[in-house]
Amino acid sequence: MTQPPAQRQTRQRAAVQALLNEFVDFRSAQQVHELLRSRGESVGLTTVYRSLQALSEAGEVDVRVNDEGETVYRKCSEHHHHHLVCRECGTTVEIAGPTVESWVDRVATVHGFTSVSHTFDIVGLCPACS
Amino acid sequence: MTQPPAQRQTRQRAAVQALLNEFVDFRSAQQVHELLRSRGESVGLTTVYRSLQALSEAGEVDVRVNDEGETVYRKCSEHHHHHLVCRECGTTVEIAGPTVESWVDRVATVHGFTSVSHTFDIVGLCPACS
DNA sequence: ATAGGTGCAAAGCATTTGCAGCAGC
DNA sequence: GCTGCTGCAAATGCTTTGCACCTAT
Repeated sequence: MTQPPAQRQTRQRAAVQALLNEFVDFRSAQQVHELLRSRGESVGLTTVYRSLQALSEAGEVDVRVNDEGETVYRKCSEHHHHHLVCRECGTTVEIAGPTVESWVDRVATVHGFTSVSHTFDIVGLCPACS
Repeated sequence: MTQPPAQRQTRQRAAVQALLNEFVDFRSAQQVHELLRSRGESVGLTTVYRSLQALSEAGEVDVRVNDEGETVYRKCSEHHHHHLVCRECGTTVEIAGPTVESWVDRVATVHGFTSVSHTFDIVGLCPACS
């Protein structure tokens, strides 16, 4: 019983993780890959997928599936807010909602759930597109 | 200017719509197809996809993308509730949240957004899996 | 009769997997 | 040096599209 298998630290892994830290919102594996390439880091798409998967299993990032069916990742952050998105032009408004967070906690507690996380999105038509 | 193009009523379309009315929760196109077949209705998978798309554009059904990346549909219902899902065993608890609905309306109004809809999911560990 | 609907087969995408070579430790 | 990591190419799975035939109106 030596040390548990542990993860090996590699350039690619570090690059993916570092990139995620630059954003507060969700990014798809393909976007991450694209961004890394565009800044000279040579990382295979497969590796990006695997790194993101590893990170999510380690609880380092949150995972979601967006409307296009893409899996998107975001580094876990305490200060997490939500978005109001225009279905027509894509305009996004950041909204703060202490209400939601506390409501989530309350509901989860009532049902005995632990380590909960949530996703919450509102889509509609913005003033300009109405 | 006669009647607008209008939709043609067909057996397949009706079957898909009828099936959706039997469920209150989300079903994938493939599930709908499978179910229709299993009860003798002969409908092509392509048609199921197209019917569901048409229904969603007509605002008759809600659309979502689940964790597996499948697009799922549900007939619009006034009484729309949310779920608390166990990340481990998949146990699902239905939760009613007038709080959320009203909060959504308020936020949307403040920003001038109209015809808004929202998705809201909470995942965590249920008592049994903690 | 005619425009829209249907369904098969093929194409498109995002993601996963097989496998040989590479690199932390 | 051993084991895990990488990345290409091929495979998978859901969804869309091309196209010829069919059918509600």
